[in-house]
Amino acid sequence: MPEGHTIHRAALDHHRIMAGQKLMVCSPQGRFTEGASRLSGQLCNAVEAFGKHLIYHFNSGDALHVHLGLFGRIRKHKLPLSEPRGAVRVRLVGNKHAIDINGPTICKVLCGDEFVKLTQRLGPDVLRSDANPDLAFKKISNSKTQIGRLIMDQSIMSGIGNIYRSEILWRQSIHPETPGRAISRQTFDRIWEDAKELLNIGVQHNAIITVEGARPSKGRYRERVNIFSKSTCPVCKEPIRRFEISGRRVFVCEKCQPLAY
DNA sequence: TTGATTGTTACCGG
DNA sequence: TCCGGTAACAATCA
Repeated sequence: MPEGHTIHRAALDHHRIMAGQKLMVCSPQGRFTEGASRLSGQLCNAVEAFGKHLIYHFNSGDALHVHLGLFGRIRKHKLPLSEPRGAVRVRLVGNKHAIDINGPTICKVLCGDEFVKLTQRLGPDVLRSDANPDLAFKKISNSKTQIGRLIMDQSIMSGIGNIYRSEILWRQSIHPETPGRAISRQTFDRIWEDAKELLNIGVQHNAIITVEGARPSKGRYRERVNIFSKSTCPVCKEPIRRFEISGRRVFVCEKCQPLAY
């Protein structure tokens, strides 16, 4: 579920419904205890996303840091409250809506200092207007690591997940095993711009759409992606090679994305 | 019931 | 210091 677009969409939505509200924070299963009581009754100033990290800011200077990990989910409910479904770790209650956070990897109250540290260890986020892509290019062009690994490394650039990785590199005809130092500035800019465009489409439609003109409402995501989890290339019809980087699936068309450097 | 999964972190060895 | 591998952890769905 969560790549950068999911979190940015949630941030926009939650900011709209929660900012300026006094939040009641509760942990239905008692599993979220660390600092939670401190947030109850505080005023929510703003909600924002940094890559896949979601931050709720409070007027006290505290922040709630949420990361969904691989399995986490966000559910929004209209009041009156329904019974929490599944493993809800924290529930944020406004005056018209409530937000349930299910199964996050991280769900923690940060003080100002810790929040700054978090933003400092993350690379520039393709979805943020304040992002500086130069920082990402600098690291990539100095690394011999494969580009397929680098663009998903959140400390180098943030927002891209496993599906967008294969899709962006295919769209830009770049082999995932190309070393970072062989990526020109021009090629990097194509990756950055395509990521930005695709993730923005994702925010708009709440779906991963990498096929030109594909409609979000029609069918499942398999029809909206080009090569992720596919067996043949939609352009040249050659078989797609599947391999792994750090235990995550990568898909490449060796004909459309020749390894050349 | 089993297995797969849009992720991160810590730790270790080369 | 950098880089790659491994394990641990998480909840839901097909």
